[in-house]
Formats: sequence, C-alpha cells, structure tokens
Amino acid sequence: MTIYDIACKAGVSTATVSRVLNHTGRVSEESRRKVEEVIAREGFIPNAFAHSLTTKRSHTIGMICPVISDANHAYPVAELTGQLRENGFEVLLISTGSYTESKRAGFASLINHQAEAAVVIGCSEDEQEAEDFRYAAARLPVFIVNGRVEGENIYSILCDEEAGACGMVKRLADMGRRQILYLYDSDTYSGHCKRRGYEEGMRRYTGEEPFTVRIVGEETSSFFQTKETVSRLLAGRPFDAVLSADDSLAIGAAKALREAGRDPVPMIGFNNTVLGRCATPELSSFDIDMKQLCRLTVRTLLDVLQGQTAPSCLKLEGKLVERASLLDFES
Amino acid sequence: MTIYDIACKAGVSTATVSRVLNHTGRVSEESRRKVEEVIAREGFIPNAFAHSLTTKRSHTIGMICPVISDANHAYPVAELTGQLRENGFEVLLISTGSYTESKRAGFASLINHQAEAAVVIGCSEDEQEAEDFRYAAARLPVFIVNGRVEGENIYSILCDEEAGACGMVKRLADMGRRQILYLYDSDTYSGHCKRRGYEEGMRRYTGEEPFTVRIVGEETSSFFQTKETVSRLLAGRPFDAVLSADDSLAIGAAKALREAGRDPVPMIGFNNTVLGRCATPELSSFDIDMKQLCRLTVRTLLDVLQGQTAPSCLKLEGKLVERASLLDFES
DNA sequence: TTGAAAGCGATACCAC
DNA sequence: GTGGTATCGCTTTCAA
Repeated sequence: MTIYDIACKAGVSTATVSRVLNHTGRVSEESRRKVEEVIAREGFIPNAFAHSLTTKRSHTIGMICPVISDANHAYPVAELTGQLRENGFEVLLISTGSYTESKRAGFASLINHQAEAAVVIGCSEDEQEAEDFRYAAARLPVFIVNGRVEGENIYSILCDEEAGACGMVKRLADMGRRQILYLYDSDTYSGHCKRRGYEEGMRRYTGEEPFTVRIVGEETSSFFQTKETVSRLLAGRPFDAVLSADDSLAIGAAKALREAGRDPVPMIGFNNTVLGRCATPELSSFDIDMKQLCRLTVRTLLDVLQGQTAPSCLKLEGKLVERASLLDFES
Repeated sequence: MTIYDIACKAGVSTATVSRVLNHTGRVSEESRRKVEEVIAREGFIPNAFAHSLTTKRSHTIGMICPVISDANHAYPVAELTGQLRENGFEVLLISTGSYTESKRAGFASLINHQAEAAVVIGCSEDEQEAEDFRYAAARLPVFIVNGRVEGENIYSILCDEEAGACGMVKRLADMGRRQILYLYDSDTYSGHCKRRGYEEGMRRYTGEEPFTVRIVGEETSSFFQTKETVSRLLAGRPFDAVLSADDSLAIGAAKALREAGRDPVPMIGFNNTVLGRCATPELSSFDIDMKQLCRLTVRTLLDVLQGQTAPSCLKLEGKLVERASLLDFES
C-alpha cells in the first residue's frame, strides 16, 4: 500500500495525500477529510525511507554504546532514547561488544543509515579511537556523553571526574586516612580522568605514593574478580581506605575485607549505582549526575541540528553521596 | 556523493558500481579494481534508504523495551543487539518510558521505518496490549522475549517461571517453612506467571493461604520502597521465608529485617542479577537463563525471516542458584 | 486548492 | 561483462 493507492481511493492526487500526511501546504477541508478517512480505514503507514530519500532528513539518531548491559551505560541509553523520541527522533542502536572494540564500523553503519547525528556513550583515550570520531564527525555531528575527544563537529558533555576523584581523596585524607587504595578496571577516558584525579589528590593531600590496582577480569560485574584480587592484596602493602572507579569494585573490596575478618575501612565508589545501596554497609559514591548530562546532550544535539552553535565541551560537577561506608567512621 | 558520481569518476555505469558494491553479477577484474579504488579514495558510503527502497529489505529490526535502565531489560537488549548485528541487522530501539505505556505508537514507528521484525522485551497480560501486538503482527513478525501473546505471526520465547516459582515454594517448604511471603512489584505477564506459580506452590506444598504483598513505588530500584513496606509488615501477619519477583525486592526485605533487629529468614529472588551477589548474605535467585532466551529468539527470528516455519511458543526451564540466603539455614 | 511530473539514490532487467 | 532505463514510494515545484 502506497500513497498512490490512497490517492486513488480518495479521488485526489498523490500530492494532496502528501500534503495531508505532512500537514503542509493548503488542502481543502473536504479533501483532507476524505484522505484521512481512507488512510484510517486502510491503516496506511507511509514508507519513511521514501520520505527520507526526498527530504534528506532521516529523523534518526545513531547511538553507539559499548556493553549496554553495564548499568552505567544502560541508564543513559534509556534516558537519551526516551528524550530523543519525545523530540521526534528514532534511535538506531549499536552495541559494540566491548569497550575496546573499534567504533569505526559502527560509525559507518550510522552514516550508511543516514543518521543525523551520533551519540556515543563514553570513549577511550587512544588516538586510534579519536580518529574514528573525526572520521565520523566529517559527515555528521558527534556527541560524547561522559567522554572527550577534541575535533571539529564533536561535542563532549561530561562530568569533571578528575576534580571529583581528587576531592574524594581529600575527603578521606580529612578523616585521617593516608594509605588510600585506588581500584579501577576499565581503561576509558573517564577511567583515566578519575585516576589522574586520585593521583593528584594523593600528592596534594597525603604526600603518599599512589597505590593503584587494576582489576582484570570480565568486563561487567568485575566485582567477583575484585574480591579475589583484594584478598590477595591483604598480604601486601597496607591500606586504610578505598576509592574505586566503580561501585562494584568497592563492594567486592568490602566483601574481601569482611571475609578475611579484617576491620572495615572507609570506602567510596563511583557512579552512585543501585549496587551501592544493596551493599552492607551502604556504599558512599560519587554521583556524576548522568540525568543532567543526558539532558544537556539532547539539548546540545537539538541546537546543533538546528544550525545553532553550541559549546564543544560542557563540563559539569558531580557530588559525593555519603552513606554508611563513610559515616560509620565519623565519631 | 552518490553512486552516480562514483560511476563517472571510475568511467563505468551506475549498474557496474552497484554490482561491485553488492558483490552481485559478474564484473571484470579491471572494472572492480577501478571502482573500489574510487570508492575508497572518496570515502563513499551508499545511501541505505535508497537501497532499501528498491530491494524492499531494510536489514533493520525494531526493538521495543520498556525501561531499559532496568538491568533485567538492559541485558537482553545488549545481547540481542549484538547478535542481530552479527547477522547483518541494525536495531531500531524504542524505549517506552514505562511498563504500562501503550506499545501502539512504538509499533507504528517500527512499521513506518520498515523494520523487518519487531522484538519486544516482556509484555503485559492485558487485552489492550495483545491487540497492539496483533496490529503489528499483521505487518511484520513479532517476537516476545519472556512474555507471551497468542496470535498469527507472533512468537513467544520464554522461561517457565510459573513452574519455577512453584518449585521455589517447594524448596522453602522442604526446609520446613510454611508462611512464605511473596513480594512483587510489576504487573507484567512474567509477573503474573510467577505469582500464579507461587499460589499454586502454596496450595500444593504448604496448605497455607498465599501471602502476597505488592510493592508500589518507582518502577526501578523499588527496593527502597520494599524496605519501608516490609518494615511495616513486621507488625502484621508473620512470615518465615520470602520469595520475591525480583532480587531487588528480596534485598530490600532482608535489609528491613536486619534493621528491625529480626532474625533473618530464607529468601529467594528472581532473575539472578548482580544485585543478589552484592547483598549480604548473598541472595539465592532463580535464573531464567536470559542468554539462552536471547539466542533462541535470534535463531527463531532468522528462521522466520527466511520463510521457514518456527514454533510460536518456546518455553525453557530456569534453575535456582543457591547461595547464603538459603544455605545458611541448612544445618 | 490541486495535479502532473521531475527528482531523491540505488537496483535490476534487458539488450548489446 | 556492461550500460541504459524503468522503478521503488514519497516530496515538491510549477501551472493551471
């Protein structure tokens, strides 16, 4: 069923049907009624491809997200998808299997499918990836949520996690802790920022050598791995507090301490996930306010698509949410 | 840049370029080389819309998922998206904001965008929704992951959660528990199955009246709500075990007991999420093997798209994963 | 207000 | 092997 069939049955031309469909141009009340009636009766749904082919607008936004099943990614995907839809856009989702996989093919798909823009959840810090971004940006605007790549037509919307991590170290130092262990797993841009912040904080507030440990294992729920790793750590260099790049790691560490019969130490995670609330004691966590990041991303995207200029980098502050994992140590 | 430009620069016709692009028909080695060279040099990416318009194949699968940020949904979205991509399909994602929102508009979008099939994560049990499914199924095959709707061109792939829930009650009854509290939140098809299973189990194995409590609150992380609700419950009808429709609820219940200074009781959750592992004690949970469900969904989808017949309903068994929340009570 | 017709970018049949 | 051309479904001048 095409616009042509509708035109015949309604006794008008395809041009008129098109006008009715798009609420464009002037159509007599009578024609409109007739056409709408036929469309409803036949349950006609126009072909968006043919539409896009002529209008050169796809109303489609491409979204690239490594490992959506990671709750930290699922949330922005949900939030962005919903908001974009409210603004009349469909979302073409590309889930690269891992954090390290090249985004090149994904970008090519999006371009092939005429996406009007690409939204990417997070990014790495390596040059290869930056090139993929620039390759894509040559053909459509690219928006990075919680990541940063510099370049023409690339917009980064992120939280200042470096300052955040640095502040967390200060918070722990203010509690008298000096030997702060830093746990991390992924090697993303965001990960690097946090780590730099931690190192800076150690330098400024404790004067101790940084003590960072990378958890290697499956990419999601690496907290099983953490428990094991931290258990081994207990025999080595001592630590009196833990800062971790993600809630799950901190929870794994807490479990390791408990199982080893050690006293708990103050702990802070990142991303303020529901995991932290499930844990006992409830975990303090740095909240990067992803909701706000998403809002700003959509706003920036809409602006850019309307030809307005927008800042190429938007950096927000996050805040620490304090719970038992810290408060228990305040006397 | 179009196929026409490429044809000119390569000194061949558009037909030849098309052949090279699609690896179809015969093309002389020389022409192929020439065309490929120009395509690479110009960084040409063909317009998928124009392609689809003529071939009548979009290579796009629509996915409807309420509340992706719910980890139980994020996982299948990730899994399916990855697998479909491996099979040459793009995914058009529609995230309806809530479990109750009508899927009608979503289906219409998918049809409008020429999706070749629709995959839906979960479903409700009401007739209105079933009609939306049938409306969509009249135009494209519809696949439901962990949900069930009967109808032509609708395929359901699910776990037998009714039997699962019933078995969990038996497990608890075998431990000598009779007053088993059932917690649930959402009113989905899957939710109804579990509840029926619980009620059946109570009848068969305990002879007690079912004791079900619905947790009302935000749609995600309803475990805050649970803690509160269960705290109030402690003053009323006594219970000596908890079965819950989702891990988060059970965790909330465990916290409520602990905070009230009550003795713990055996608890079982559903979906075997990472939340259960974060909790203390670690939560036992019924695993519906979502990975396998996703695999079967993709396989069924591919079969149907190739014109082969496929069973309209595939029901798998799940299994209980026992952890401390049960094992601590085995003497 | 309406309709005829020329595209949009690719495919595919049919001659050559 | 190759190229001309009709075609896919819809939009958009341009005349009437």
